[in-house]
Parts: sequence; C-alpha cells; structure tokens
Amino acid sequence: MRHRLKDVAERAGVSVKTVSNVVNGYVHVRPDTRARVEEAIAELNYRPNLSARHLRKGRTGVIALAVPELDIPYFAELARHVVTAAADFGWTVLIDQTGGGREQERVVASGITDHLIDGLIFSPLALTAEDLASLDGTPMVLLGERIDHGPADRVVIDNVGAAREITSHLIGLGRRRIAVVGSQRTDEGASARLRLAGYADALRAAGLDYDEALVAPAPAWHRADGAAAMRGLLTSGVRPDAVFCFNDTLALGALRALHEAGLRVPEDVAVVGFDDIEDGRFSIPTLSTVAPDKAQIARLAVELLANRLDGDRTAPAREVSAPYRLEFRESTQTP
Amino acid sequence: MRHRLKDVAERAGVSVKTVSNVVNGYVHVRPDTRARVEEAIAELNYRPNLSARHLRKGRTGVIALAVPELDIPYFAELARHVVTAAADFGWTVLIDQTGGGREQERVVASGITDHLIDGLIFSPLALTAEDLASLDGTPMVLLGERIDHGPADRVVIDNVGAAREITSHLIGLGRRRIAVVGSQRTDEGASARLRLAGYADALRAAGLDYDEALVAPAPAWHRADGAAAMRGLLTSGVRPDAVFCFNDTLALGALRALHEAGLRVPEDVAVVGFDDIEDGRFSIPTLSTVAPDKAQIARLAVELLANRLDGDRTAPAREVSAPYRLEFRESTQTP
DNA sequence: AACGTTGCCTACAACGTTGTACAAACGGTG
DNA sequence: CACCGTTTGTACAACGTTGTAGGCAACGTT
Repeated sequence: MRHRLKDVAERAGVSVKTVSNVVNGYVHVRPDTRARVEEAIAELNYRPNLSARHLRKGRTGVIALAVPELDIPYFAELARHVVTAAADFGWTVLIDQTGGGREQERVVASGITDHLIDGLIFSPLALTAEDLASLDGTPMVLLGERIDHGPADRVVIDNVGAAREITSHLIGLGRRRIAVVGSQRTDEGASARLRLAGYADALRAAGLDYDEALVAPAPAWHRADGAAAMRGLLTSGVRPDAVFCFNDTLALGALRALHEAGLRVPEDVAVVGFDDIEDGRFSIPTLSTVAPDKAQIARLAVELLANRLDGDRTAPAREVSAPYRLEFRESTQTP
Repeated sequence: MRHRLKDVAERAGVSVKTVSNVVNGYVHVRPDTRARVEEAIAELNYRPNLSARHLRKGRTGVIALAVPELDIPYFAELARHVVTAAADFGWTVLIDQTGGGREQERVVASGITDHLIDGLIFSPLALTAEDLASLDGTPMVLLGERIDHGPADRVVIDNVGAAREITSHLIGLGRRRIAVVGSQRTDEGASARLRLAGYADALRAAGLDYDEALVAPAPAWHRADGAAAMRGLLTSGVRPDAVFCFNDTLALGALRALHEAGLRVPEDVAVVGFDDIEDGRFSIPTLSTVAPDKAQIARLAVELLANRLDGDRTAPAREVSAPYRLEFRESTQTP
C-alpha cells in the first residue's frame, strides 16, 4: 500500500539513488530527470520512511519535551511554545509526561532517550545532577531549574530575583503579614526553595521578620493544594494581609479558599502568583503574577538544542537566562 | 558510545540473534546463556534501537495524539488520560498540536502519519470526511465529533443529548431567556452545531421560543472569546437570565464579563459550561457543567486503536460512545 | 542401532534509506 | 582529435534489528 524509493525509481525509469537525490534536493540532477521523478513521486504519493532514514542518517527530526504534568496550565502553555519554536527548525515534538517523581523522571530521561529522538528538552522537578550524569548520549536541555552544575545546557529564570520583586511589591502596598503558599521541604522542590529564598530576602530588606507560621507547604502545586494550604493558614489563626503563592494554580486555589472564608481580595488579603497562566487573566479577581517569557524560554531551549546537535557535543554546558516581568492585576490593586 | 546487539553478543560469546531472542523474551534459551547475555546487557547498558526495530518489524510502539490546542485545558486533560491509557499497552504517545484549521489538520494527519507512528488518535475541528478518505495507511481513531460517516473508528459523546439535558436543567430552574455562547457558522464547528441542536431541542420541548438574538457566536473557544461574546450579548440589550456556554473556557470568560458588568451569578444569570475542566471546580463561582468521562474516552480510543492494529485493518469502522454526567455547582445553584 | 523429536543456537537475508565509489556521457580546450 | 574536468547517473554496502531456515546435540522411541 505504501510505496518505497524503489517503486518510484521503477516508475520513473531511474535508479533508487537518483530518486533519493531528488527527494533530498541534491543539485546534479538534470531538470527533465528531476521532473520525471517528481511526477512519479506525486503519482504514487510517495513519502519517505523516517525510520529507515533515521537508521541511515542518525537523525529523526523528532525532539522530545518532558514535563511533569500537562494539565498544569503552565506546562501546557510552555509545550505550545516549544512546539511552535521547534517547527522553525523542522522538528516534530514528542511530548511526554513524567509525573514529576524522581524515579519516573529517571525512567523517562533514560528511556525516551533511547533512540527515537534527536534531543530532549526536560523540565525536571526532582531529578538530581547525579541522575543526569548517568545519561550518556542524547543531547538535553533543562528548563527552569538549576540542578546544581549538571552536565546539561539549561534555560533558567531568576527565581530568587522574581520572588524578591513580587514580595517587595506586596510590602510596598503596605502589607506586613505576608504568607507563602507552596513551600516544599523535600529536595524535589528546587523552585520552591529558590522562591522562598527570594521571599525571605525581600522581608529582610524591608526589616520584617520571617515567620514560620506564615509559610504553608503544598505537596503539589494544583488548585486543590492551594485551596487546602490557604484553608490551613486561615484556620491556624494567623491572619495574613497578603499571600505569595509559588504558582498561579496554587493562587487560584487560594482565591477560592479566601472567597469561601468570606475574605475580600485584595481589600483584606492581597494575592500574587507565579507563571502568568491564562486563567489568571480571567479569574475573579484577576491575578497579579510573575510572568516568565514562555515564548522566549521555549525559543532559547530549542536553540540550545540545535546548537548542541549541530556543534560540538562535548563543549561545556551553557546556561542562558530568560526574562520575566511582573503583571499587576486586580488581586493586588484596589479598584 | 551507544552499544548494539553485536557488542553484547561479542561480550557474551553468543550470536547476535541469541541476544535478540533474550531481549524479546524468546523461550528457548538456556538459563545460563540467558544469564550471560543479560549480564552483558547490563554491563554495556544496552538499549535497543527503535528505528531499526521499526524498520524490521513495521511497528514503532509510538502512537500520536493530535489535538487543536494544548493550552485549552480540556485537551490537556484529555492528553494526560491518553498518555496513561496508552502506557498500559506499552505505547509512547507523541502529542501534536494542529492549531485547528482544516489545512493544518490535513498536514498533520497526512504528515505525521508518514512512518514514525503505529497509529493516530485525532481530535479534529475542521477536517472533513473527504480529507480523511485521502489518508490511506495508518490506523486512526477520531475523537469527539462525528465527521459524517468517514472511514475511521470514532469515540463520540452524545453532544445533542448532553446539551439538551443541561439546557433543560436551566429551564427547570425557572430560567426562560437562555442565551448561548459559542455558536459557529462555519463547517468547522461540528460540536457547536450539535450542542446548538440540543439546546434548541430543549427549548422546543419546554415550549420556549428560539431567539436568534440570544445566540452569540465565538470564533474560537478561549476565555477571551467567551468574555467578548458575553459582553456583546449584554450590550446588545438582550437580558438573558441564563447562559449555556459551549465549553468551560468560554464559560469562565463569560463569568468574568458578567462580573465586570456587575451581574451576580447565579442570582441574576445562571451559567453552565461543557467539559468539566479543573478550573471550573475552583472558579468563583464554581461552574456547573457537562462532564464527559475523559478517562473513558481516552481508554476507548486507545482500545479501538489497539484492535485496529492487531486485527483486521479493513474491517468496517466502529463507533463507540463514552458516557457523560451533569455536574451542578454554584453557577446554577443559589446557596 | 537407527530414527525422529525437541531444545538451543547460528548464519543469512531483509526492512528502506543514504554515503561512497565509480562509470558514462558531455562539453570545452590544446 | 585526444585529453581532461564536470555533470549525471548507477551499484553496492551499511545503519541495527528480527524472521527464516537450518545445524547440531541430547534425548526417547522403535
């Protein structure tokens, strides 16, 4: 049913290699030969077999993007941008969910890596530099977090700086009892640690005390976790006048919990998130947040991967930084 | 750097094929030979080359899922379920965004199909039965919509019935001026047409008039479109007491627009959506909606594909139906 | 003792493609 | 007209894997 180079060659009356040359745009093919071959290709609706091509050339034209969870909007939006950026390089993107656990991430990183793909863009939650070191072979670009100094290229954003700035914004509004939602004790929460550090920095700079009671952990960063953490804070008796949630989905959950408790946002409690997902632009109230430039993150990641693929695979790992900006919306601004 | 069967074979002192047999779990291999081979595999960290395997076997172990947009939460959630269901069959899922236009969908359907994948699960917005017919080869399962009677297997939900039920629910609440957000005139909106039909059915059954002025079109089904359509309805002077949005993101946008207009939900206007995305469980107010069983849709799709791959490829196309239920939340219930 | 039968393993070819080496045809030059 | 370089095409091998055919022991059966 499916045709091969050989079929096209027979139909056009040339050798298999000549058809291959036409398909690959090789120059030295007489115009009339080329025309005959192209006609045969069209008639048979020939399409190259990518597996065979890969086997021969060592390239598939497919890269993978591994993220913890697709139904966390931040990763879905990021995935969209990566797909778009990769298209400019002629790549198809295979998207994979890791689930976020260390073991699962190891499996994906080593398993996916196998042979189908040319490279991997990886957004790890729990993977350690040690795990990475054991992954020889496929070029990889890490997203978002610093796994100390592992061997791979990375695109990072300044988590500490961003967290400091958005916390300072809350302080600038006159808020003094600023709670945190989303801290994580485990090693898995690199983002959480960095954002907490930025928060603490900002408090210190403003001469405010760091109060452990205001820091609410969240096992994962879904809406439900945010709502639960916020309820926990409220019932514990602490009365925050602002909340810094470590991502937007946590913040949306927190908004919900505040609403249920009858507290007004931002009048009673100001709320900020992190990620700038689309939901936050339509929530009630709309959500102030740190907006990492996702398109830029995606583009940088794809470019790093392209450089690595075309260039020196043993060159030292590069780290590039993507910009962010703060978005001030209703959740911190009285109308 | 990467090892092949040959390397393992040399190390274990057996033939290449024997190693292949061990890898594939062939029975007739003496235990001690098997042990030797497995040891060599472990030492060299051998991993099979999937391209070569595919070239030889005609199977990749990869299926593709093509959806219009990943940052529409419904599709992200669906993707997650498909990945999970596919894992049970030992498949990796390659996720692709089509963008939703007819031409783009054709490109994806025919292009992706090429050779890397065993099968395709496709959620089309605009593709016609005609387009599909021209895609020979790769088995395909269509999701969600009925492209008349095309040649492919499908998983559908009863859009008309679900729309009728949720509209009837609104009527049962005493609402009489029920608006619609999300209608589409083009051929692209199969869902829109079916849901509109269900809406009209329910009105008719209740003896209510169908009023064109209450039907607001939406070019796409994002939050922004829902907000714009709702604003349009409000400024046009019609005063709906309920709104049926054709999906949840539209509904979230509509909630926003109603909030900005100072209208209370559900007291002044009841709102329902369709899809049951996570956002709707945390929005303010929480959103009543039609909840298709996404896990079931995903499982059925993967099973259909598996049957098609293992069984008769020329058997007539099958159509299976996935269940849904109604979720009543705050947006239709006064506390 | 001769004969299958079974278990275990090997050699070879093939999947569809492209790089390499080379042959044939062509055109221009001395 | 002999020579040479360029253009255009071909044949062959190889990428890493698995299906097929078959060989060789070891065993039980006649």
